[in-house]
Amino acid sequence: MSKVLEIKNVKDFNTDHIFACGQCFRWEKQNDNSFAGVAFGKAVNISYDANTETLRILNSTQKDYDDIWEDYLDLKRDYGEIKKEFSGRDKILKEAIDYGQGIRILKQDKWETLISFIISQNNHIPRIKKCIETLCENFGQEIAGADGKKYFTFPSYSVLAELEEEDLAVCKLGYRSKYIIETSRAVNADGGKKLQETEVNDVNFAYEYLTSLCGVGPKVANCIMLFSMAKWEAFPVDVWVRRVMHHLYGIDEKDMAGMAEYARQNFAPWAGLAQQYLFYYIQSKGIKLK
DNA sequence: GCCCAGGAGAAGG
DNA sequence: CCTTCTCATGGG
Repeated sequence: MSKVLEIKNVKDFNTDHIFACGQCFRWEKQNDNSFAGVAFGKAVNISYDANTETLRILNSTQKDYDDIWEDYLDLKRDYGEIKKEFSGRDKILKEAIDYGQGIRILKQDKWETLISFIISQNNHIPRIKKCIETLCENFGQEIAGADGKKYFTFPSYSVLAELEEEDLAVCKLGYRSKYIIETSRAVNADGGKKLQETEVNDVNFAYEYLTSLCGVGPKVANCIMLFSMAKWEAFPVDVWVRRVMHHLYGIDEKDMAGMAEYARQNFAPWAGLAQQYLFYYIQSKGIKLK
């Protein structure tokens, strides 16, 4: 009953790199090596065969591919050209690219990305995933996946805006519960209009709006712009990127502005992608540079 | 027990 | 403007 869509001639693609590089939190690797997850209200399994350069999406339709997955997986972009340019410019980046060659920057739902990265602050990735899953199970809608398992959509801002802080206690969000309630109410107040507009406006407009929301600072705002709006000028600086920029690029550990400036000058116009190669490289190797 | 995590807000200087 | 403190939680 579940359809399998096959997309041929897909290059620079690796599901482990894409779904485990810290940009998304709702994809889980299955026994058959596919990744199961939910995005834009659809539960699918995604797998990739490098030998035949074939992408397979289980439980999807051609219409969903056209409407959702092609943009979500950023399949229209030629990463090969960018990687070639980067590798010629920068030896450190070249090594990071060799390690995470199949990374692609997803174009995720703005609202889900906003809340997910509020949850991410001062938190570990496995626990972030658990918090988000619990949030979806409690306040999202149940949908069917390809494997008969239960999946849940990400809860809408109109639903979360109606909650009180104690309703979120089940999610173990700590002090972040307050941020989520306040931000949900702020977004719900104008029906998500401004959040929607951030995508078509420049980085300054998006940054100003996002950081006006409770629980959104410079780092989270940059993650939202990069992972849900394809604003690749964004260069999120977290503790891992700080370590990279300090120990591998020699920038003062506290000089966040200097790190952003270095990225602008040396990684443009794809600073966000460079950041993701570096993050995945340093983080998944477990290198503690400090 | 201690330290840390894809940080941000508040308080104090 | 800057720096430091505090904020829950669970895994290592």
